[in-house]
Amino acid sequence: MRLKHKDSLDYGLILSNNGISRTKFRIQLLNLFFTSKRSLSIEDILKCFADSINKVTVYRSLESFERKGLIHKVPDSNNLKRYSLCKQEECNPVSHNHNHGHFICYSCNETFCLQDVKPEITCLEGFDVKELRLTLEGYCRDCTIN
Amino acid sequence: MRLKHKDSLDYGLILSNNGISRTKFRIQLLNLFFTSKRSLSIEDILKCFADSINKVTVYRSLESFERKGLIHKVPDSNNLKRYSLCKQEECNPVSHNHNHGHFICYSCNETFCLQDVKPEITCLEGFDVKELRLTLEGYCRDCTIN
DNA sequence: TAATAAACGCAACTGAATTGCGTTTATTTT
DNA sequence: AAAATAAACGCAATTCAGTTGCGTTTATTA
Repeated sequence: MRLKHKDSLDYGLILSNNGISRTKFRIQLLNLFFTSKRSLSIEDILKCFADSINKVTVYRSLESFERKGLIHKVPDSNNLKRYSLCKQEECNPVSHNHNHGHFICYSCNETFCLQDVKPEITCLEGFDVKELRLTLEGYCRDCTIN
Repeated sequence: MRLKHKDSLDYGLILSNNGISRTKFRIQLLNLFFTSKRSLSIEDILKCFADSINKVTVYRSLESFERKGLIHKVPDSNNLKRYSLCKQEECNPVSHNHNHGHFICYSCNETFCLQDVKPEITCLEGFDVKELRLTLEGYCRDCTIN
C-alpha cells in the first residue's frame, strides 16, 4: 500500500501545494529527493542532471524548496551545501522543525538523520534557543572497516 | 591566585612546549585567545591585527595551533572558520576531545562552549562514531530582546 | 656561528556560491 | 483562450573565504 502510494506521488501537485512553480526541472528535482532516500549535495544533484541544467538554477530551486518547507539543510563534513527531504508531518512553509541529530560519514560523506535523539539542555538560562543541531561524525555501517 | 597565574602566563613557553615556533605574531595570537574568552573568527583576528599581519599567516598559524592541540574549530552559523582555545586538561598534540556542545548567537555571532552537555546516542549500531558536535542556535543572553 | 627548518608576505589561484539581466516558461487575470 | 503578470531559467561575470607557490625572513638546532 505504502509503496504504491509513493509510486504514484504527484510531484507537480506537491510543488503547487507549496507555492512553487511546477517546472520540468523542479519536478525532476523533487522526484530525485523522494527516490534517493539520502541527503543530496549540490554536486550530487548536478551530477544527476549532467549538462541539462544550470547550476544557478539548482541553487535557486533548492533555496525555494527550503523556503517553502520541502527540504532542509543538513551539515556536510566539507561545509558544502547539502539538503534532505523534510518529513511532511514536521514541516510546512510556515513552521519548520529540524531539531534532530545528523550523522555524517567521513568516508562516503553521507548524512543520516537521527530522529529520536533530543538532548536536554539546562545550562542556558537567559538564552533564547531557536534551533538545535546535533552532528555526529565517523564511519557509517557500510564504511566501517572491520 | 588563579588570576595571578593567568596574568603571568608565558605564551612563548606554551608555544615551545607544543612544538610551535615562538614568533612575535604567534605569541600575540595566543595571547588574544587567552585574553578574549570567546571564540574567534578569521575576521575577528584580522581586525585585531589590522594591517600588521597577512591573512595567509593567520590561516597557517591557526592550522598549526589546531594541529598541536592549542585551539579547536567551533561551528559558525555562517560556515566560516572559527576557533576556540582548548581546555588544557582535555587536549594535546596527540589526543583531542571536543565532544561538547556549542551555542551560536544569531545576532552577535558569538559561540559559547557547553561543557556539560553530552547526549547519549543509542541508535547507531554498527556505526563508528568518532566525533560529536552539538550546536544550538538562537539569541544569547546579551542579544535577547526582552 | 653555521646549517637547517619553520614562518612569513606577496601575488596569483581555486572553487563554491551569488548577482544582474535579458529571455523563456508558468501562473493568474480578464 | 488570450493577455498580463509573475516566477524560473541560462549565461556571464562577480564575490569572497580559503589555498598554493615561491622567494625571503626569522627561529631553532647542531
